[in-house]
Amino acid sequence: MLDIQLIRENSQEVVRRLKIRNIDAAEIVERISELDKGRRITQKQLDDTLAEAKGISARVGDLFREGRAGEAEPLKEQSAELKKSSRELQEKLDAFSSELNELMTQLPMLPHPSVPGGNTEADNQIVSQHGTVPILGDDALPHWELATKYELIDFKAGTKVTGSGFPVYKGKGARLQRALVSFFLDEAVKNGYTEIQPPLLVNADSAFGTGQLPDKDGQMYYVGADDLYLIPTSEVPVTNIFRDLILKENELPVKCTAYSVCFRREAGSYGKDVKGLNRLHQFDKVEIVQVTHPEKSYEALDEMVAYVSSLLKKLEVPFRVARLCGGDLGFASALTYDMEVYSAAQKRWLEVSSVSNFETYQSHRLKLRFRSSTGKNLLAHTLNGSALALPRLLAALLENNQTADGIKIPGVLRQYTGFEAI
RNA sequence: GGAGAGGUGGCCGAGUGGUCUAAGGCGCACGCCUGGAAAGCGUGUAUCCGUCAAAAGCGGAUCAAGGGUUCGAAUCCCUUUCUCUCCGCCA
Repeated sequence: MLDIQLIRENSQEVVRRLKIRNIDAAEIVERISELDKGRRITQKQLDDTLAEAKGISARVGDLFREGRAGEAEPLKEQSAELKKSSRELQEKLDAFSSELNELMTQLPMLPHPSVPGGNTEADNQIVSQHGTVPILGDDALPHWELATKYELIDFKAGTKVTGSGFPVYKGKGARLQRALVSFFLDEAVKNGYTEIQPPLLVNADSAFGTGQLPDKDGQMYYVGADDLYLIPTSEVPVTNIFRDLILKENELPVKCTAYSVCFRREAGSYGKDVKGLNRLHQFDKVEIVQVTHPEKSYEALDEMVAYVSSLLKKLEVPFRVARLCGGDLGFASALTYDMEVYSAAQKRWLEVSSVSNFETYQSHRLKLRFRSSTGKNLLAHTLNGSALALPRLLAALLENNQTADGIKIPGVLRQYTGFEAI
């Protein structure tokens, strides 16, 4: 959620910056300003009315104590009047607040000044590229064929047991998954992140806090019987640990990492995008989350991108970093870097990580604050990134490292897999 | 799932209709005292909204959440929720 103060003071600036997202917010911002004004006027009227009623009650109390109850009658009537008007004012106030709130939740985060304009993935800026793109022979296999050939993944079994997008990993395939998770968690802990095991289902408040609701309602699996959502990423439960907290300034930055299974409905996806491991309904991911001082969040963002890069370098995978354009930027994010690995048999770049700074957008909803050295309670900044999502990375590892004799396992993973090749 | 007991400030805990503007304690901060520290003494110590250029001040809200009764609710009533104890089920 944006800060209402910002709209109050500089609504033009808000409209201008939202244009980078290709959103024309002029009308909605105008309406928000009106509602905000109306709400404040009504609040004042209500407060004054309540104050008067309070005074009368006190006088009634005094009269009763002095045994002059009879004299209280006219005051009681006056109080009834005030009660009536305060009730009306309260309703008016609630109406202002709820519409205001609704409109505020419709506005996405303002893009950071460095965010380029543009509509789609094609407009994202490639910031850097690392490693060498391998040239495979004509007989190179895509990962879904390798997975079948070496009995690493049983897509058909998954379809039978659940449906498409729910693969069954087995043998060395399963072991490789576990190895990657262990490697990522160990690396994160070495880099100062605290390991967390979060719940995999969350309530609506949590889904709202990090911005999944109401914007991405249809993308989450919903468990109606208990009114809970399966998490699309551990960002949701981990960040919500800090909901409604006021941290001490010296507790910042908070750095957490979590492995979790992630569930996404991915409604509307089709074609080559969903082939093999490219897009799944269930997948494994290690996430890193930071809560920082507002002045330190972009430093933290760079650090997180550098950290994720270091993982990909250790795994010897070619990758590139893209700065998302306004049209591709997530609802709650001010600035996002996507990390894409090269999948040599598919000859495609696949997103394996998305590292974002949400500034105060999430913390506003979460009421996540810290007590600053000036004694004021300020909203903290929140950030998160995948470090990393497994399936597409696995696809690249299998494809890029295939040889006539089998598939080589990167050196850093061997202590976790217990084997050097598949 | 069934029965019962509860939810009060950072924490413990008093408070069953009107000076609650929430006692008292612990913790924390600052000051005094001290060679320094502890102890002791003193002062202060929630959040949100509004008003204000801002701060102070002032007004309002908040005793799990929502609704109700009443001139007046932490206190009485209803609903929801969470915690604890016992029973049942169970990895």
